[in-house]
Amino acid sequence: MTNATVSKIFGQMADILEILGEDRFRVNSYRRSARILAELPSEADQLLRAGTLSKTPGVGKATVKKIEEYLEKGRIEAHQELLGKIPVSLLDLLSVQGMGPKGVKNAYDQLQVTSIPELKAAIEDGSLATLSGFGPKKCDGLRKAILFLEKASGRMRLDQARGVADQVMTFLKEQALVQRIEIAGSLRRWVETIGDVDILATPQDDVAPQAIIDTFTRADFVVDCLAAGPTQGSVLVHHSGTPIQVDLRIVEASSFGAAWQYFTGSKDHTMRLRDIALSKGMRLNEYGLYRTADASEPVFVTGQTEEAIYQGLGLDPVDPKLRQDRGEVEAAQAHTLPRLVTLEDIRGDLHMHTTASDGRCELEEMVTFGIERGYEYICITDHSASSIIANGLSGERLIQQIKAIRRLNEGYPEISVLAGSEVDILSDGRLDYEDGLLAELDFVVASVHSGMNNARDRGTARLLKAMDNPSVTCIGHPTTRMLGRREAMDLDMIAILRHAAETHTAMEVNSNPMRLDLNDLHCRMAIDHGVKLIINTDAHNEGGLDRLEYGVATAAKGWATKEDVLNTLPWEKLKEWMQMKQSRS
DNA sequence: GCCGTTTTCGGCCCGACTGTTTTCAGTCG
Repeated sequence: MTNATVSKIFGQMADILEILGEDRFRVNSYRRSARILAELPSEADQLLRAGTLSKTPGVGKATVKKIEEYLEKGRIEAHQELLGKIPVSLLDLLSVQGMGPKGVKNAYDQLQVTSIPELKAAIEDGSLATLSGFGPKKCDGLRKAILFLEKASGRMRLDQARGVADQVMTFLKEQALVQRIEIAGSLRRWVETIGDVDILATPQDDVAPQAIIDTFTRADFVVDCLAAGPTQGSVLVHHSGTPIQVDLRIVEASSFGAAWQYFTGSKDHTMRLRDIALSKGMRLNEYGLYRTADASEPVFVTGQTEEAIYQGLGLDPVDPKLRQDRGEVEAAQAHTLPRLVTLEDIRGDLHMHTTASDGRCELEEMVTFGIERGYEYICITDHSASSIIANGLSGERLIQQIKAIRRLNEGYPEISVLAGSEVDILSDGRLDYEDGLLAELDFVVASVHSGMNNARDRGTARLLKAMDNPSVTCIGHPTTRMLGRREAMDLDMIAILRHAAETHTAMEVNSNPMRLDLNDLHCRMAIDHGVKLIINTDAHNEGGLDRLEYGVATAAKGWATKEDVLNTLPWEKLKEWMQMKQSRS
């Protein structure tokens, strides 16, 4: 938890320094430190002791010293000093679109505006309009931006963002104005929650970019147009009652790769590329890679494809899922990028429910769906007895289900149907079935469904104990988080992953877009600890089976290769892996 | 504040759009 706290402090310092008009590069440096801290694979004090923190790119002496200060005293003097200079509520104002550091400072100095409600009041009573830089259109825009903030429910899930993108792209394709149209931004990087949707297109021959922007900003689904220039437009679209920002950018085909790279980001990743370009006497922008050395005018080098941009910089092409400035630029330079796991690598789905518990489909239907998806095996994992709400199976019902699955297999030679269970991890870490019954199963995923507010040590102890059971192959949705609805359990993830490695237990990557649990950072930590992943859908109906790509993308964002994921193995090999744990006990 | 195959000082990504400051600063991505 320390990392998150220190990260927040650095973020605050960046915001305050920016409002105070400090050097913007210093501000950027604090902001980068904040991000790096939030994404660290271990607690900062551990990395500090190991000496790896100071070796992290972007973390210099001054930052390390401040972190040491925090660990020692629980506070950072420079942070306290900054907090004394402006009210902390002022930082909220930066979340209003159109309010930047200069505007915030101006409104505070002139009108003592220190919060969003006060800003709203200053707009309504006309006092804001008396300030230079706050004309009528600006004030109107701010009024709308505050309304947007009040209505918006924050970031949306990946699957929701995709729905919005599909709607817009389908519309634009129907207009026959674009030659090529692609998703960019965080949606293309499979970030677990999306702020706005970015779309990139090239025009058809003889179609002016402006015509496409005009069509886009006047479409039926647009509730408000935020900006509309000759080559790019921003609009608000309503999606299940909440406004979503969609940005469209039009470029020529010769610049498509450069634009796609730029528009995909992340911002930090792209800045690293532009850095490298400068160091090589080149310049990178959304139109292409240019040579600037030995010439008065920049000379176009390349721009049509992303691969050519990366190669022009001496880098291997980087999968969009890795573009987060978490070491992928260095790996691309050293030609050591991983070959990421793909959807095609997955041979079976090991977590799904039927009508026996809380699923919507019968056992045989799920088998048919598995065959249709080309799986070599599926595992039926209905809930266990304690999950009363989910109609969990009593021991007796589970025995009957095992028999039914054994019989069923005779009729489906093309697929192995495995008898499994998603067994509850009880409050003391015991499991919800007798060991003898668990041993009868082909596969067991053990999950927490109650007591999710357990204190850190207790919750962690529950998972550690569950892993000790030789029948448990995998911990299901380990943190139990639900994006936008429920926080992750407070767990000592390092201790859990160490124990997983010791006990030969795998970690699930739950593909439900509301869960994505483990998340990408935890996946990477698991791999670093030598822990195998299993990517499952946890499907409760046919559609649920098709969400596997979200789990695969999450694991890939954690740098997972095929070798890191157990359900890329044929069933016989997977069985051997499971037997290694059972024989050790 | 960070960083170094021209540098331990002097750089630091780069362009679009908006509004209103008649030539550009602020904001955004």
